[in-house]
Amino acid sequence: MKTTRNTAAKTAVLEIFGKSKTALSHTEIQKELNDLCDRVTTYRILDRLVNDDIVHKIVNLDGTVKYAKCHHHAQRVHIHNHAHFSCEKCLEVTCLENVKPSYILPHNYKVNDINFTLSGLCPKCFNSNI
Amino acid sequence: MKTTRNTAAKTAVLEIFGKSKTALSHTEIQKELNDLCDRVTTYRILDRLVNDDIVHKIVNLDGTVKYAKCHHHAQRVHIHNHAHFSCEKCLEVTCLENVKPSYILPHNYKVNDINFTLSGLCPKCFNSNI
DNA sequence: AATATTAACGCAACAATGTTGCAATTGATT
DNA sequence: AATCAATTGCAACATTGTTGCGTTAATATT
Repeated sequence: MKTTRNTAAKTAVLEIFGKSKTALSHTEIQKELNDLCDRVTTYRILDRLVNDDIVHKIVNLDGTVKYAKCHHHAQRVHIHNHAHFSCEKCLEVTCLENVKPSYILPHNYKVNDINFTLSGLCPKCFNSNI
Repeated sequence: MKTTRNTAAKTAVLEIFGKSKTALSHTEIQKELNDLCDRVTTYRILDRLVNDDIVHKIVNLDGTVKYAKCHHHAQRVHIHNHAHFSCEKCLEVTCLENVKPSYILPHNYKVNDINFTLSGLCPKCFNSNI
């Protein structure tokens, strides 16, 4: 059985996620880490966190990838079916944990994963835009 | 006013889209073109087609980008709110034009674009998997 | 506390994807 | 046919992510 270790870098990454209210890209995390570790290491840490269901990966409409901490540890079936909102102005990506899409699929499709990302103006930018 | 021109490369790209039932990546299109034009040109053609609402861009869960022809020319409000299905086995991405997600959003969010992609097994692979 | 095991790391090198500037080409208009 | 500017090719670059391998260090074992 493969055991997972707590390293300085991993701890630092988790701390960054803890502080952040928005999803973060690899580059943002790397910057925040102030090059505490190599960028390859950061990639590998993120991979592990995703694999361990501690963090989930969000692919934006523009193709950029961000990561956010999971807030549903107790769930059995682990599927990230909540919506994500990507603001075109401030470029922040946030989880909308309570927004879940409902849809009707034709027969014989088996869904394993979902990406539901909305793009537009977040409340902050929406209001400052009036 | 900027006018758009019909070039050999653009015509060829449109022909490829016409023949294909699935969404295509830049690389796939380039291969299909048999290097009729430079890959940069293909990128620019795709950009223009997306801008002219002739083609829409689909970002997959794994971050790969594909393009598909639009089938709703008559619509006024042009938003690609239908689902896309990405098969984990055959790697094909298809439009599910009739599958549209319904969801309830908190106030003060303005949605301009949607990415709703489902990943799993398509009917073809689902059946051959039994 | 010392040692062993191996997960995790750093570094270098590579690969894929996408972008930009600029001179040359070519489609459309007059 | 001449003109205008949209489009192209090419070279160069940027970003993002991956891989191999020798080294380091976290955890378990003695």
